[in-house]
Order: sequence, then structure tokens, then C-alpha cells
Amino acid sequence: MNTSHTSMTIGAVARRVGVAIDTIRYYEREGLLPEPLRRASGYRSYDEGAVRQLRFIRRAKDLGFTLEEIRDLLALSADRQRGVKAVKKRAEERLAAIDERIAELTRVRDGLEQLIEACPGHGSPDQCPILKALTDQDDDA
Amino acid sequence: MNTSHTSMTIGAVARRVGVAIDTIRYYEREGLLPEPLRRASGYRSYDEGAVRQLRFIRRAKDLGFTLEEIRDLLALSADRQRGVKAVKKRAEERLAAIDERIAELTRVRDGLEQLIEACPGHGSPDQCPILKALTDQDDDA
DNA sequence: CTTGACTCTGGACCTTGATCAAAGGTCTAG
DNA sequence: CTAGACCTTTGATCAAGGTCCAGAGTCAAG
Repeated sequence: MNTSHTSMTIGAVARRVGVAIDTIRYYEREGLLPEPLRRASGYRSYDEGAVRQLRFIRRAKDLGFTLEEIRDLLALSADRQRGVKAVKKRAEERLAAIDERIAELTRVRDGLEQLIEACPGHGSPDQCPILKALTDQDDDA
Repeated sequence: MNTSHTSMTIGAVARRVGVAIDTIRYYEREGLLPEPLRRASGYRSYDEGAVRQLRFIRRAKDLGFTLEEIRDLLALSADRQRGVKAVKKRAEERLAAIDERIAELTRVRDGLEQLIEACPGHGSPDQCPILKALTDQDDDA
């Protein structure tokens, strides 16, 4: 069987994606999801495309992208008309940004690791480089 | 000359540490800094210890600890003799969290890089793996 | 038809980590 | 003495990213 539920309520979508109903409406307000079709009753009516887009948003968010950045990523795919070249360029920019983030995190990570390695884990606090580094008096007194 | 300003105003401390006055008062409200002595006028009166503690907070924050976690670290280091082990443990937990984040980012990075490499940068949008990945990504359908 | 689950709108509220404003008191140089 | 910088408090506001609620309409099952 396929999953082409051609029309789902917001609750069904929420359950499938694992996100709160309010969050879906919030994303819609914030322009991360297109306005869905409506039934006569006013109920939002979603299709598989919405589920895919929502999953994309969640995945990107889980990976630390802000909603702002995700809006930008989504704009990439809306950019179809402007050409593959522009799309590739923006993807490359995104890659550079990710690299920068990784570099920053790695710097912090290495600093922390050095402190941990130098810490015996017991004894006097004066021997603890973690506390020392954090307390670190780089002045007189 | 020495810098043993035995007594400083909040503004002087802020300048020395490089944080905003409001931030210092905020930390005090949040229990990250002890309540300082007061002059007759009501002005807060700080000593070197406060400067050190503020720097501790700032460094820990730079390492990615939340204020909540920093409060915890401060409590541990106050119990200095018994705290070393616990401090190390916290630091290790932080390290693990950072490592996980780096790994996640790296996965995304590599995925994105592959898409970029596979993209010719021109031609039909249907041939662009980046657009394909953004609109198709995971799932059935 | 009735019930219970679901959805609608809109607006209020939450958390984190600050930052700013208003209205006033204090301190220091000239 | 006075200007102007600095300090006090309480309380509001910000950005992000939601979360929750009230009151009303809708839908599916029995």
C-alpha cells in the first residue's frame, strides 16, 4: 500500500511527523509551510508534500539550523526558476557556514578536552585545571 | 601600582570583565553571583573575588554551559574538596554533548558536499541533486 | 441524535539570557 | 553649588521557538 493519503487533517499530519499541531500552525504563520487547502468547514487539508516539507524542517532544525536558515534553505528549492547555478551557489554558501560552525565547536571542544585530560578527578581543587581555567586570575590580586 | 581595588562599583567591575552592568545584576538575581556588600548609599561594592567569579561565569558560558549548568558548577566548586570529581564529570558530559553536535553537523556537511559535487551547476532543475534532495528527501511516497 | 474527539481563530503566555527604560538618589570635578 | 556621570529599583521588552487556552464549529461512531 502506498501512503498517498491525498488529504489529511492537521492532526494526522502532526502524528505522522511527530510534531505538535500548534507547531504546524506556527510554521505556517512563519512562512515555513505554505498555506494548505481548506475543506468547506475550514479545516486545513494536507497532502504528502506537506508531510515531506515538515519533515525537512524538523530534520534541519534538529541539526541546529534556525527557522530563519530553514526558510532560506526552502527558498533554495523555490529558486528553481532562477536556475541550477544559483541553487548550487547557495548550497555552497550553506556548506561554508556549516564548516565555520564545526570549526568553532571544535575549538571549544579541544579546549575542554585538554582541561579534562589534565584533571586528576580527585584531590585538591587547586590541582583541578578545570576549576583553575574557569577561575583563572589573569591579574594581580 | 596594583589592581587590588578593594572596593569597586558595579560599573568598574563591568568594565574590567567586559560585561554589561545589567548582566551583573541579572546574574545576581539568578543566583550566579553572591549578593555584594553595599555602601551606605546602597551602591553595590565588589572586590576581586567577584571579578574572578564573573570571569568564571563568562568562560564557562563560552564553553557552552548554560547559566543553569554554571550555577551547578559554582555550587560544586564551592564545595571544593568534594567537588573536583563532580566538576570533571560535568565537563566530560559537556564534551560528549559537543562531540555529538559536531558529528551531526559533520554528517550534514558531508551530505551537502556530496550534493554539491554531484550538481553540474547548470542545465535542467530535474538534474540538480540539491533540489531533488530538498524536495524529496526521506520517506515513502 | 449524542458523544467525544477533533479543528478553528486569536491572542496570551513560556523559557533563556539578557537589555532597556523610567524615575529618582549619589558622587565627583570644577 | 551644579552638571553630568553613575547608581538604585521595578518592570517591560526582545528574539526564538514554540505552547496553551477559550469559545465555537465539525466530524465520525454508535
